[in-house]
Amino acid sequence: MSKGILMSNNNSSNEDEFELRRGPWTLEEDNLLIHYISTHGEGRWNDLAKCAGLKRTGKSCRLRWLNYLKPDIKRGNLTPQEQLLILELHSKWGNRWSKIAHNLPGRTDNEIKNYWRTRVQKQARQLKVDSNSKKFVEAIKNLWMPRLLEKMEQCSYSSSSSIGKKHNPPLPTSPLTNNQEPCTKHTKSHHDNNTWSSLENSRIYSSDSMNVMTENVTFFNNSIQDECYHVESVSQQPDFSYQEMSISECEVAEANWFKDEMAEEGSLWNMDEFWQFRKLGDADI
DNA sequence: AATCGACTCAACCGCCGGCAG
DNA sequence: GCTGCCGGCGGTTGAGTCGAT
Repeated sequence: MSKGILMSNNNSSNEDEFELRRGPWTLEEDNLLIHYISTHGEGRWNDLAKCAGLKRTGKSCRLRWLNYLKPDIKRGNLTPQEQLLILELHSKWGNRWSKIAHNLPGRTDNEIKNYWRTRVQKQARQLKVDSNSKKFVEAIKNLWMPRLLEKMEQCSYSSSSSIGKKHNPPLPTSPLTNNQEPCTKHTKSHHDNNTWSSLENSRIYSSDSMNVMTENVTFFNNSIQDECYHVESVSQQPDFSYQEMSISECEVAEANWFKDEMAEEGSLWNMDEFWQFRKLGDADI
């Protein structure tokens, strides 16, 4: 198998394969790849790389196309619905990023993997639990998912996506980015003035949010494609019952977390959302 | 303005399975 | 059955960016 880093260390340049490029793609390379695939299609990546005149490995071309250049790639922040689906599917399948990605149209396994590592695993670290532990999975189900559901409800009020720009530099957006399904149905307001009170009451949703969950997820599911995972079937499964779940461990974890980590950025919340809460807190509303 | 640390995410790496010869 | 190639997948890295100081 070709390895550019080794080839570049060899005596260079009398053969094309010794000129393989690595690192960030240039606009010119992107254009070459896009143009070639638009006329010849995907596949046979090694041949494609040569024929397109790219000094890249086939693997590199494939990765660039699938993770960045492909027209139906969605850019920008994951929506609450998508986050919810990731959490749900990961609890079912584990680190099967590709499999999970197949159920989030327009999202790549790489993106989901990055989301999990940078957001979800951070929460686990803060709770001082393993991200694969039962305790953390319960924390997700009892705390995080209900919060996402709440956020989905709030989406029905506010179609603008202005929340939380921190750490989310503007990305080049494809048309799909602005084509998210609006999450409607529930119109209950959660515009608490006391945001921390709202935070601490989040656990309440573990008992009464099941219906909300079911309806919202069902609604969301209706908006995705047939080959996608049907979430409502899961919400009907006993093993996904919020009501029956013991939350004592989560309560302990949550209490410790609130005590120790409240002043820090990051929580069982989406980072953007948490930042918004901090801003509100700083404003002493 | 400069520096530093945290964070993001594109890209790479190694491994594995499928397949053709 | 063996070997080599290829594509796909999950894990990891590091450059760039941003906010805090």
